[in-house]
Amino acid sequence: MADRLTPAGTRILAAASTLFYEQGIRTVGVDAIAAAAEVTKKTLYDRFGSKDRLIAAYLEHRNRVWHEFLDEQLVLRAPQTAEDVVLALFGALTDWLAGSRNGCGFINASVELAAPDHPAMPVIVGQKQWMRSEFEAQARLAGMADPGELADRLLLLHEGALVSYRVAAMTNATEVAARAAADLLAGWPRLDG
Amino acid sequence: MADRLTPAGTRILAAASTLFYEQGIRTVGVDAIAAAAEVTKKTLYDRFGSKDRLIAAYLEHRNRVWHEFLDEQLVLRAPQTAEDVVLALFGALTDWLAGSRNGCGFINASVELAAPDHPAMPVIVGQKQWMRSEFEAQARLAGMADPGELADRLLLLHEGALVSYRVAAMTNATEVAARAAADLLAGWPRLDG
DNA sequence: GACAGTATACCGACCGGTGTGGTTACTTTC
DNA sequence: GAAAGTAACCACACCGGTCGGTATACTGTC
Repeated sequence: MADRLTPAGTRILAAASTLFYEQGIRTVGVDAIAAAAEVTKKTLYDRFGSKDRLIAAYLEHRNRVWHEFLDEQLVLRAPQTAEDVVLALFGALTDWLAGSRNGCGFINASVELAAPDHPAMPVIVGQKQWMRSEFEAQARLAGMADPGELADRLLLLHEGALVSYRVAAMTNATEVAARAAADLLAGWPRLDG
Repeated sequence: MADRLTPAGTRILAAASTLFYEQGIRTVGVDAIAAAAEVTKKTLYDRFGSKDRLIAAYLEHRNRVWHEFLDEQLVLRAPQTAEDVVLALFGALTDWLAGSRNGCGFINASVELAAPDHPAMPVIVGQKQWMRSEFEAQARLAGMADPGELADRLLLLHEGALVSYRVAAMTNATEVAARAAADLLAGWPRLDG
C-alpha cells in the first residue's frame, strides 16, 4: 500500500499520470514517460518493473487523488443529511470533470486494457464498486427502502454522466445527472412512513 | 452511402467488425484482419485505403446493424404508446448486450481512438445523438413536459447501463436501467394535466 | 558496499503501409 | 467472335518506424 517512492519514482508516477490520462495508455510509450520525468528508462524499470505495473500504479494513484478530492469537497459542501451527501458527490463530479475533457480515467483504462487478467483491472472494478457501496451506505443511512436498487440507479447516472460527457459531447452531463439524482432521491420510498 | 462492396470487401468488413469489437481496435492489426478474411493485405488496402477508414466503415456498419436490430425488436415488442417505445428500446438493449461482454462498440472506439479529428469520430457522436433524439421524439409524442431534459436523463441511464455492464461488472445493468426508465417516465410531468 | 541514479546502446517483435507481378473473369469494341 | 480492356483478386517481398524491455558500465551518496 504505502510503498515509499524514491524522488525519481515520484516524478515517473506524476509524469505517467498526466500522460496516460491526457493521451491514453496505449498511445504513450515508456520512453515518453521517462523523458517527461527527466529519468532514464533504466530507472523507470528499476522502480516499476514493467509498463503494466506502472499502469496499475497510475490507477491506484488516481484513485487516491479522487478520494482526497472527494473528502475535500465533502468538507467544503458540508452536507447535513445522507441525501445531501449523495448530492454533494454528484456536485463534486462537475468540479472534477471541469477542464478534463477526457472523462473517467478508469473507464478509459478499462477499454484500453481490455484483457480481464490485467494487473490494473482489480483497481478499476474496485473504484466503481466503491462508488456503488458509498451510494448504498448513504441510502441506508437516509432510511431509504431497497438501498441496493437505489445505489445501482445512482451508479448508472454517475457513469452515464462520465461517458456522455466524453463520448456524446454532452457538456452539461454532470448537471443533468445531479438533477436526476435529486429527483430520484426525493421520490424514493422510505422505510419509515 | 450505399457503396456496393465486392465479395472480398464484404469479408474484410465482417472480419474487422468481429475482431475490432471482440479484441479492441488498437490490438487488432491489419494483418490479422486480412488473414481472418482470407484476403491479402493488398486487397484490404485496395478496398479501404487505410486502417482508419476501415475503422470508420466498421462503425458505420455496426450502426446499421444496430438500427436493423432495433427495428426488428420494435416489431417484435409492438409497443402501443410512445412510453412503451422508450421502454422497448431499453428492453432491446438487454438482448443486444446478452453474450457480448464488451459493452458498447462506440464508447470503446471513442476511447481507443481519442483523437478528435479521427474520421470515425462523427459516426460515434452521431450514434449517441441519434439515440438522444429518438428519446426526445418519443417524449414529445407522449406529451411529456420538457422532452429535452427527459431525453438527457434517459440517455444517461442508457449509457450508464452500457458502461457499468462492462466496467463495473454489473451484469444486471440493463435491467436496472429499464426499471429506472420506467419509473422516470411514470413520474414525469405531462403537458396536459 | 548497497542503493539510486545517469548514459547509451541494443534487441526482437510487430506495426501500418507500399510495390511488383501475375491470374481470373466479365465486358466492351471493332 | 476474337481481341482488348478492366476490375478484383492473390502471392510475396519489403519498407521505415515504434514498441516494451534488457545489458553494460559508470557516478554519487548514505
